[in-house]
Amino acid sequence: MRNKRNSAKDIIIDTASRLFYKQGYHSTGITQIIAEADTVKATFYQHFPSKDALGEAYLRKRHAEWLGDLEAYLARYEKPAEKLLGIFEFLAQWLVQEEFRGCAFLNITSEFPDAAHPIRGQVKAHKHTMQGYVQGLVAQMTLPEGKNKEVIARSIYLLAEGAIVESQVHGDAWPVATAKEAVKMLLS
Amino acid sequence: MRNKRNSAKDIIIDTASRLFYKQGYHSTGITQIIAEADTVKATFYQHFPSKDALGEAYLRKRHAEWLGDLEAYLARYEKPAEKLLGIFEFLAQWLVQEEFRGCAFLNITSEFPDAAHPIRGQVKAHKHTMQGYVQGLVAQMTLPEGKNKEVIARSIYLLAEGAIVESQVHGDAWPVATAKEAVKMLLS
Amino acid sequence: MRNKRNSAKDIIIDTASRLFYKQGYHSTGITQIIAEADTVKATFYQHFPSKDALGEAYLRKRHAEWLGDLEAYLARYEKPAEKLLGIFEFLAQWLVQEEFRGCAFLNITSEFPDAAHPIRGQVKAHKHTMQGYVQGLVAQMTLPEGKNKEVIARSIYLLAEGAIVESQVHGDAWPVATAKEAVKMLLS
Amino acid sequence: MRNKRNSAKDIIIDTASRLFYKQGYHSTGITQIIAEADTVKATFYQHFPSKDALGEAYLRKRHAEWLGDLEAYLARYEKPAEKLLGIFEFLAQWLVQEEFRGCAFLNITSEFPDAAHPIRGQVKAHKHTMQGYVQGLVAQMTLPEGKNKEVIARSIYLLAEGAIVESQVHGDAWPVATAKEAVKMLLS
DNA sequence: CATGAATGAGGGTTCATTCAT
DNA sequence: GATGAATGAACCCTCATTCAT
Repeated sequence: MRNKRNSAKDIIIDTASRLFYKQGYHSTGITQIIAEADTVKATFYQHFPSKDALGEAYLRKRHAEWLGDLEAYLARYEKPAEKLLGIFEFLAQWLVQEEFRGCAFLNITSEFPDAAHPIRGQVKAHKHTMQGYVQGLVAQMTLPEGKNKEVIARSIYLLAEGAIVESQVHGDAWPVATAKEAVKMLLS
Repeated sequence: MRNKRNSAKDIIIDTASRLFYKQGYHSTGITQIIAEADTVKATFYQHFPSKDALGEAYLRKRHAEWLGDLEAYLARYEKPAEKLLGIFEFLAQWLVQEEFRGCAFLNITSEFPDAAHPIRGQVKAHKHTMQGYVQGLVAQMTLPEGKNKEVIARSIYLLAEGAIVESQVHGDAWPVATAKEAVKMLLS
Repeated sequence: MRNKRNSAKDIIIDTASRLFYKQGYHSTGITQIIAEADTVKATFYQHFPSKDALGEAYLRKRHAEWLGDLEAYLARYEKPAEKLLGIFEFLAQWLVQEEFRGCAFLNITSEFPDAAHPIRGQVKAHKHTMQGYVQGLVAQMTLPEGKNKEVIARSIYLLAEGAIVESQVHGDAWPVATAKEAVKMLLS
Repeated sequence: MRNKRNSAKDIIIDTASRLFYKQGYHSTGITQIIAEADTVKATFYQHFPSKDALGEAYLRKRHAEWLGDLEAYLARYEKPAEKLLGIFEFLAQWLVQEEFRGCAFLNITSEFPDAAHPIRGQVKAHKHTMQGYVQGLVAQMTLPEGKNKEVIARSIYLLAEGAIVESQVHGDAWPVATAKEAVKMLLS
């Protein structure tokens, strides 16, 4: 008997999250999701009006978890500069995990060409949050004269994003290490 | 009768290139490709053993074209520093084009989770070439003392990659402009 | 709190009546009915053992209403001959109504091939009543010598039925006008 | 091995015709059709873009057959008056057949509420042809003075239509016999 | 060599109904 | 007695690929 915390809906989201990230959105069928979630199609559609709605739930969950993990990791640091560099340490320990497959949000972006699709809206929102997070840290810092804080913050964000996708592409950690070095240069 | 340059095979590749980039790989069916290429299924399978083989041909073509376009653009510059910044000018004029949908290679990466897949190999090769191109330019430059050329080159590459994906995500050109500014900082 | 006249059951029947007539029986799902009736599935199944049972309730209601409307319309006439022709006037004003979709009973007959089904029984009963109504009017008349009252009455009934279905098919009122003319001929 | 005359497409149409007429359109699934036609779904969709397209093919076939059967039956008569009454003899021998389920065109009309649907267009066309056929016969006759040929022809058509549906409803042949009598009255 | 027909597996979605609470 | 969750079967349709001609 399932309790509230292990309701069919939650199990479906968890299963879908794993499979969407691992296999991609379009390559993952409802059939597989419900099979691995040990339920049936009609039950699935009782909780989600469509596959895309499940996709949105997946991104919501992923956003919350990822941001939570990042902030939990950075809690060990106090100074904004440390936290900024800590982001890349966080990325470094993430991408060596066996299941690493790049950024869930960038991956799904590739599968939704229509920029007006709700899924794309969620991606935009997630990335906007990340960018704001970096910007918030930079804002607390004292930078050398002549440095434009907004450009610096955005550059760090771009380096992080580039590091994630290139780690995925090359199957190697060097992009994150390189990005961290670049950030140091930009901040000094 | 079709000549070599307009052979059925070429038309198929051209059609597939357009559709794969516009709609994504899995969202584009063989049926649509052969329909828009004005041919039939069996003719298709005579030229390509599988859809994936067509995918590889697509990437080969895209690689040659993109690199050719880039080099053609940068021909206006002579100094390596100018060429480096020119890369971002090239990106800027690219992403305002109506059909811009991000990087074809990164997009298809999202659709092929298995890093050992031949398609992923082509992506890796393409990105390796791009990275080498940047590195070659940096190698020709005289950088301020203490600057590590390899790190600089890789950072520029990462900024370019990050700029492309973020332009796609946000539907805005700021990432390219920002990346260009960051490159200037890194080089000075 | 709902009173008897607006009980959940009545609302369900009303909603179903509207949808069954408008969309057809099989094309109308329980889901839509309970949604538009602003109730839930279990409540529905408390009042009706099955969808077919609701279908029967729909026909019962429709029968009562239609007959009531007809008799109310014909109340303006006294002589049986006037009433007979009045039937076609009644049909004429009915089929120009926006929601006209033919005879509810004939429509549902098409969706229930099994003549032994209870729904088909209700259709039969309804039509039997209509036929009897016509027969009753003819019985009160004095017809020219040699006219067989039963054949006349049945013919008028067939003309009415044919007029309804053909108005539906052609989306035009001419069948009713023509039928009325035919009735005049048959009666003279 | 199938020859042209027994191609998969023809078998599908034949099977669907039988099932659509017997069970109704919406109650007959593609799955059942292809199963009884001994083929698979993809083959079906190679020949028909949709179920509705098959529905149209069904009506085309039915129209040709029905009209052909009627004309073949009436070939035994020469005079238009005989042919007119012969129509009802044709109906009489039709509706006693075991598989009689009413008029295929009127039945499917009930299942397609949208009068603008192509299927409805085919129904309209079929009925228009039938009406024209009757009108053509009446046109060749010499009617008693004062009889309006158009009204007579249309009335006969309405009687035929009414007779078909009422035979279906009541499961009895009397409507056709009655209609024939009414036609005699109208023509004399 | 070219081609239309055929294929099995799976796509996402909805059906009327029942069950546990 | 009222309700949200669950169910198995079926819905129409498309996938990449192959085969007979």
